[in-house]
Amino acid sequence: MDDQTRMMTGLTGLGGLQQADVGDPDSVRKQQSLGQPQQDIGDILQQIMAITDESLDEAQARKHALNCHRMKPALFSVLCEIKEKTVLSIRGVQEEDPPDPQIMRLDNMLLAEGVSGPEKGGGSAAAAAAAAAAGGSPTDSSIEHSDYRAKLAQIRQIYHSELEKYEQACSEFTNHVMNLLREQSRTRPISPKEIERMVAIIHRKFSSIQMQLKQSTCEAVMILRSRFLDARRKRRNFNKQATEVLNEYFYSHLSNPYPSEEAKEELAKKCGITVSQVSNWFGNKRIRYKKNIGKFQEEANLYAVKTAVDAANVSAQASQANSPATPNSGTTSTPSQRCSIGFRSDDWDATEVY
DNA sequence: GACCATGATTCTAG
DNA sequence: CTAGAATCATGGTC
Repeated sequence: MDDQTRMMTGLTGLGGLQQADVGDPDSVRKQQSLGQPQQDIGDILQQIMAITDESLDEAQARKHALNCHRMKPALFSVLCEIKEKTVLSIRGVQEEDPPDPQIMRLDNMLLAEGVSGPEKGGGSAAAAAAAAAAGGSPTDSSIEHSDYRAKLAQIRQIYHSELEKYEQACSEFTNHVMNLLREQSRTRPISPKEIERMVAIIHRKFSSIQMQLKQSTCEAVMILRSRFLDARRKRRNFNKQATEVLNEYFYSHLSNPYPSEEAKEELAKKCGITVSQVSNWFGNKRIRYKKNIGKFQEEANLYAVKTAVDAANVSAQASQANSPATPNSGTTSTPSQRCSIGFRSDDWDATEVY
């Protein structure tokens, strides 16, 4: 038995109302001449209209009486049906819109940047991608991009907590409205379908708020990213102490200024820079030194003296500590010199200058 | 603003 | 992949 038939069955108390007649003005006119059933409907409507003129108690009593009326369910389903056919069908046309391309774009971006999606993985992948784009090695990225990742994680956290808040608010509001409509459906014609539609409308409204959240999150990520990449592009001179450490190593290993990986790591740690920066520095230094030895002579002498003084101090301390002076202790005891194993180049020919 | 110093990047050769 | 070399881009000084 379909809905229509069931509805009609429920209407048997109304007399000869036929399915095809519902909502048809001609049939209404026909019905009016039929007498009794029409009289019943008229009475009910009269009672409904009269409620507004009565006191609250009377109205409640009247409402209760109406609710208990034997024809109430039938009348109700007719009203629901009519409403369904008219208002809701018109409204429903523009409601079924496809997923918003804008929101899809934002979703994709947030996923790619590691803000949404699986925990951590996306974020570090994005950071690594950014590092690769900026020319950094993956090893260095762990140090260099920790700040970037920390900020990204912060954005991620804010995004998720806000999203959760919105979702909670949305479900709370939806539940509230649903309960309200269910409650009201006892007194006015509201079909489950209509409640469904109302829920969809609420979800759409909330998703537009979510879109704003996604948009501002995307903007924040873009700003962070551009700042991060700009910071990498900008050249900052190393501090004096770092340059001194590097120069000290360079001139004390002038015969073979190719620090091993371990030495580079140690120098990097000492100077507060990355290993690749150490490599860059040595690369630049070697080439520039070779190109213009005369210019660097003074600097070389300066560091030679410095190294000698340091070595003397160390050996003095060593002898004070009762340890027998070892040959070469003056030239091999500084930490940087201890790292001189592992030189690669065998064609460095600038030794004669030093 | 010119000029130099210097860190970073890119290309090439081994 | 690494070092050398050239080059770029920016910082600092005058």
